[in-house]
Amino acid sequence: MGERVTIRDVAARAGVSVATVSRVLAGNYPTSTASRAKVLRAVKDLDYVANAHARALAGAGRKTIAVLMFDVVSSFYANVAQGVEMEAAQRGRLTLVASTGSDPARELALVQMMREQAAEAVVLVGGVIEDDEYRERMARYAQALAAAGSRLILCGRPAPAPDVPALVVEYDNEAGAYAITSHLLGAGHRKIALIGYQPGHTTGEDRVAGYLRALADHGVPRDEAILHGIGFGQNHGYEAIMDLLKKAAGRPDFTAVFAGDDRVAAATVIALREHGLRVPEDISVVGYNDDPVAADITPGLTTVHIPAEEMGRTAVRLALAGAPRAGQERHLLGTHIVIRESVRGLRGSRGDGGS
Amino acid sequence: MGERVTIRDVAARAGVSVATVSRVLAGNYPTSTASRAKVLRAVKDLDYVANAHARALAGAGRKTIAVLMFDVVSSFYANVAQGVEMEAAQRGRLTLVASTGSDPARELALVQMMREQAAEAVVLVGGVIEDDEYRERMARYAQALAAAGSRLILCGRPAPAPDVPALVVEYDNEAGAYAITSHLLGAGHRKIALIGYQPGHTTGEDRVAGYLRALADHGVPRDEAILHGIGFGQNHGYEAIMDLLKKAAGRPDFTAVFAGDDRVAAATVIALREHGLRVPEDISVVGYNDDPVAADITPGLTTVHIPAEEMGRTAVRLALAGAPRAGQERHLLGTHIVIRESVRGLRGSRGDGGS
DNA sequence: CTGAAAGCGCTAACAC
DNA sequence: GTGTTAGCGCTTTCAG
Repeated sequence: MGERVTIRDVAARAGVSVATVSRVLAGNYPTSTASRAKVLRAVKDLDYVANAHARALAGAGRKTIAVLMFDVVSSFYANVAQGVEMEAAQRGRLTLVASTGSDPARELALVQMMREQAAEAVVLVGGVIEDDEYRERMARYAQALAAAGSRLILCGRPAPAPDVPALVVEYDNEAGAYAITSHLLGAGHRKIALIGYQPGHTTGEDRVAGYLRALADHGVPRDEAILHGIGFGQNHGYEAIMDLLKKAAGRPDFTAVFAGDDRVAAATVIALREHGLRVPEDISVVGYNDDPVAADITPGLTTVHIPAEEMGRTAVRLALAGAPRAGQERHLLGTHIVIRESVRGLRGSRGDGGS
Repeated sequence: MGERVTIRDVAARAGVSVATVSRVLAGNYPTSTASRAKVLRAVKDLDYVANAHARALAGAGRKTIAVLMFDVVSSFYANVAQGVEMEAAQRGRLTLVASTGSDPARELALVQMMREQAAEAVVLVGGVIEDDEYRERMARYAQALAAAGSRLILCGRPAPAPDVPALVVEYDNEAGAYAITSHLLGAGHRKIALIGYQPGHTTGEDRVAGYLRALADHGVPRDEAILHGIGFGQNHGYEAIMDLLKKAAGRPDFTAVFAGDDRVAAATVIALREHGLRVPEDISVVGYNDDPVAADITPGLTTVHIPAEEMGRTAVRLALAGAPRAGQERHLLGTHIVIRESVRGLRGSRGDGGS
């Protein structure tokens, strides 16, 4: 491991002072063409790269952006991460990623590490169970981060309290659920089972709220709502639908199912099929997220597109923008439904995908 | 934006010297219980966290691991990244990710940035077009990185030259292709179309090689091989199969298709279906990667599982292990086939998923 | 066991 | 324009 070449070596080789080297490299200060050339030449000869740590210590250099999330592979998180990375890269920042597994202890440890790194911003992604403990924890993070000169951005999760120095970027979860439920209602469905959401979890709750609101707006009494929430994930969806079918002794008392997310929906389609029920001929199915799986399965899933990558981009854009204010800002991104083939119109009503 | 609290503040508050504070925090040096207590107390009171940059400059502190790859969302890359992150986290390291979009210029810029960061290891992921330019570029990276005390790990891509200080972690691409082709042959298929690989790209070439070898071993003449490579990706698969079908005027001259990856396979299933061909009854289809889509579609795709996450883990494990040697090491991870329902046995031969 | 002091590599006044 | 120099915050000899 040969000795690292430093700015001093470059200066020596170029026959100038370290200050000059620093200046031509920074490019923010007048330097003569002659010395600039000599320095550049030396840099190339020596294959010199500046030490980011030294630079950071001396109070210059770009900082890094950190993203903390449940995991790295789920399509939602992966897309947010991609958005963060792209926007950060475009602005010359490096991106640090870490997964929390939704363990508060690990999350805290990571926030501390980000303080140590003096990250310019830390982006916390994903729904949570919103309680006082959560709000207090976020407030602590935000304060600590702010004191270290960095900013906290909450992405797809609720804001803690109005006076906490955090930015929040969300997408309209409730509206998406409202829209897709309305789509189903518009196609003539009334008995719509909502399955695969996690009670208490913000994301799930918002989707339930949108579903319920749509039902109400279309005159479906609240007690006709069929709710069966048990958590996201493929297995959950499969089990949920099995439960529902069992309860109905094989003769489902619903004509459509609104799955908590697309993976749940995909599992639902499979479970239904195993029971000899066709989608969408017998039962219509919609999902949420516009996960790649939605386009890959047959029938293509009608679902709600959520702007995951855009959230990531927005998060860093906001973080790097203007002066950090004392209070907080909230940005709500839109969703839209993507119509494919998994919904059938009932009794000649409007709708898609049916005959 | 309050002034950052430094080790000096802690020392003052605890009534000891900065050296003592440093020592108790590092915990690698004897200190009296009394001062340890005072220091810890002050740290808590002040909510102090060390400055990672200063620590790095002074030659201590954990370094970071960097992963550079095409993008962050594709399931293969996401899984490798996840493996890297998990293993790094377990060893107290932070992970830096960046996407290259397979642009050599961007890749180079990122390698330079990683040198600046003094990353402990940089992991380059994904197949490439292997030519002299590539080999030379990797050699340069490896040398530069080694000179800065960090290591280059090539993950899922070929090694440059025997004397280059790089580690390589790969999976047995050729063997996987051999195995799945053999599976098809064992089920009685002889006319197997291989579609959706990118000529010149290592990953694609290896799969073709395994396919060809399996054919040869089963007595299928080379000129009966049906190769139609045009690149990975869903659209490519769709187009490829359309081409093939068109060429055969609707009456396919193959009974099975080996798709370059699972997304291509998924598109193939859809394209086939649009032509009134059922999978696996009329045509069997297999993929590669064991992407989530393989389990989500109907029929479930028989495919080759590749140890993406394990590669990521192995990469950092190796990087952090033993002393960096001059030469290079190569690690080949295994693959295995995952049997689902997309292959049908012909004429009573063995096979799965049929009748 | 603890403190003083010398850097780590770079930037940014401050002189010239 | 360019050189000198004082730090940035921490670790680590080197003395006590």
